[in-house]
Amino acid sequence: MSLKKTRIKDIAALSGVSIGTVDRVLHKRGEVADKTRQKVEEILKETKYTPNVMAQVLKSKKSFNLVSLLPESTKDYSYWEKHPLGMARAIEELEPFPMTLNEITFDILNEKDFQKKTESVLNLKPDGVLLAPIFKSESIVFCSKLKKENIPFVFVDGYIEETSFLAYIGEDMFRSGKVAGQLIDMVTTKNSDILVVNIAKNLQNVLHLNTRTQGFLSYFKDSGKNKGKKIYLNIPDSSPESVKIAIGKEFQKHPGIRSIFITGSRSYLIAPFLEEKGMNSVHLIGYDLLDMNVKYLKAGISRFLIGQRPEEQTFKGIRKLFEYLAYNKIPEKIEYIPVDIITSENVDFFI
Amino acid sequence: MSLKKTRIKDIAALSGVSIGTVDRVLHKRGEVADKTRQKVEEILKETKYTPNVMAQVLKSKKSFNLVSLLPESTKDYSYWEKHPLGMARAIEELEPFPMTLNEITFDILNEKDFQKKTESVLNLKPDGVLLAPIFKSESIVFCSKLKKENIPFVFVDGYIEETSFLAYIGEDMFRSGKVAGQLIDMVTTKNSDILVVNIAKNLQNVLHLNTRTQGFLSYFKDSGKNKGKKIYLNIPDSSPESVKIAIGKEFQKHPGIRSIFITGSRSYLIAPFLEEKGMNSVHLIGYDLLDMNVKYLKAGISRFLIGQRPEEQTFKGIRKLFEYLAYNKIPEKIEYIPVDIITSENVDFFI
DNA sequence: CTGAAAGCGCTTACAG
DNA sequence: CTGAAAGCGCTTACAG
Repeated sequence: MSLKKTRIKDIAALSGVSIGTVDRVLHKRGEVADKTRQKVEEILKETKYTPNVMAQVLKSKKSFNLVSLLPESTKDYSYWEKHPLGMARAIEELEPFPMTLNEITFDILNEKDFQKKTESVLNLKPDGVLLAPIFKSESIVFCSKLKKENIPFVFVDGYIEETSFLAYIGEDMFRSGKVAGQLIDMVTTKNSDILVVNIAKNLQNVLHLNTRTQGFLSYFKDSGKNKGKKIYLNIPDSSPESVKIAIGKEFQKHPGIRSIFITGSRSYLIAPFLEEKGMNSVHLIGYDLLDMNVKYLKAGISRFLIGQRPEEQTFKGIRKLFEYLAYNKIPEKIEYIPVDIITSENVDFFI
Repeated sequence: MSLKKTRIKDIAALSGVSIGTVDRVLHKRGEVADKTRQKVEEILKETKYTPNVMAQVLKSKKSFNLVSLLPESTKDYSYWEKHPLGMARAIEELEPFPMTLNEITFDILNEKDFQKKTESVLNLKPDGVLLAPIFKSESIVFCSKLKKENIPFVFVDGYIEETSFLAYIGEDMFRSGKVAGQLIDMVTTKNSDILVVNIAKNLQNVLHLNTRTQGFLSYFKDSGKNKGKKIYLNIPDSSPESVKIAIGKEFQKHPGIRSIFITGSRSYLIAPFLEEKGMNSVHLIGYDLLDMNVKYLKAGISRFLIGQRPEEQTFKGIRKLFEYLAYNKIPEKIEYIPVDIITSENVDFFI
């Protein structure tokens, strides 16, 4: 069927040199006469030589040491609990290749802790890093250090344009907001009010919430049929009580509200309000398949969740680092994960 | 970090035998004294020995020869055009392992051709087969031959319970019908009529259309709010004109129709009718991201498409065959692909 | 600047 | 029944 692969030995014979010399040319480790080098390179090109990866790995026993730096998954931030699974799956799938992964986590509310942990990462002298750049300025400092050390790094869950990242795998935030807009537009009647909720201490600092909001609004601007009022609510304190109170106030002020878009993963804080008041006809849509969110989705309290496949993000991140290190393969710089539309009927496929 | 892997050499030293003997025990090729065997097996267990895959592949140079047998993609059946891409991706990803894939296609309308092609497959003496069992009785015959030859096979796009398949990767048809039901229920008003369309010459023979219909109806039986009439239409002739005429007749008989569920991938035959008549408020939902379907989705003529990731089906099928052959890994027998809900706003992520 | 040799962990064919 | 040796394709250290 396929032609037998040419080996270094063949190249050597064709060029009239020894395999050692071929290897020196291949790996550009010098000490080869110009004329010899040219001859070998010519043969290499003609034969389209590619190395036998099996033999390379077997011989070199070089093991890639990767490090991930992601927020710790906590009760309040359980979005992060899926990320390690994707990394584990990537390592397992690449099992024949010697590779280690050190998972370092930081407190998502604590810049100082992040900073400290970046030092731990550097101390491990990794061959590649997977990173969620939650804190922008601290991340920039860290990335420039990585660059100086020539360590490639991949972003998940967000990216910082000004850095020299190898790849980003994650959501198209603007687009996902548009999808949310379209879904609400489809299920509501023509002119009902829409409540847009952000839960964040420091809203202006949370890029993905803002970008999703913009996408959401742009849908109604461009093509929405529902011309109802948009009501904006920012809740700085994420305690269950304060969320309930804040939502309650809005319904008093605007009894015409028929749908709620929450820009983050905390629809589980809003659902109890709707449940208690028996407001079954209000359409709630939010993000991420946290256990509590799924519970309210299945119970019919919230209508849609939008998923962003956290596990797939880290899986692909590790793969890309590996392929870059092992084969020198340059990945697509930005790979958007599909925006998944999830209802009570298809949610089981995604968890 | 991780302990150095034990090698055959280590096992040999610990057991007080030579590496040749260890190998004989490992591969159960006999010619080992019982006592020796027991000793070696004990050490093997203690050390949790696993072979170095790299060295195995390098040495044996054994190449797996896989064959796929899928319908040919034609203008009328372009659903099948994505399947080869998934296989190509799998082969590429497994590139370091020597493997060949022969892609054989058959005429989806011709049992005899299928039968003939099964012979071609067998003649290739494959190590594993990927198969879409479109024709049930012919597939059963073929599968029993594969079984007799000890050739593992994986189904995509449907499976036949009575055969000894290694794995199935594909849709949960009943569940996907339920999802369609839920979507229509969400976007229509309480009591409007729903048209359920099947396009098939021999409807009773087409399992997936029937199963999807059942799932669809079960949604309304269990939890649907829309209590409108369900109107069933089967169109045996799939020419654009006859579809248009058939749909037109139904609307005359039932002017209350506000939504259409087509159980297969030919929503592109129904959309032109709605477009011509300017029936923008009728909700059309169908299957599969064929170019023409996507066109009507983006134009706002159809509301939802349900996707079943054909590329991922074949990708995973090839992977499972490989892992079974290379590592003897027994896969999950039935792996359902997620039911994707696709609108004009998120469709670009899926094509 | 170049070649010959050893060795990565495994499998296979052969000798005893 | 068992062991010693060759070799898969590559890399590395050494001799010249």
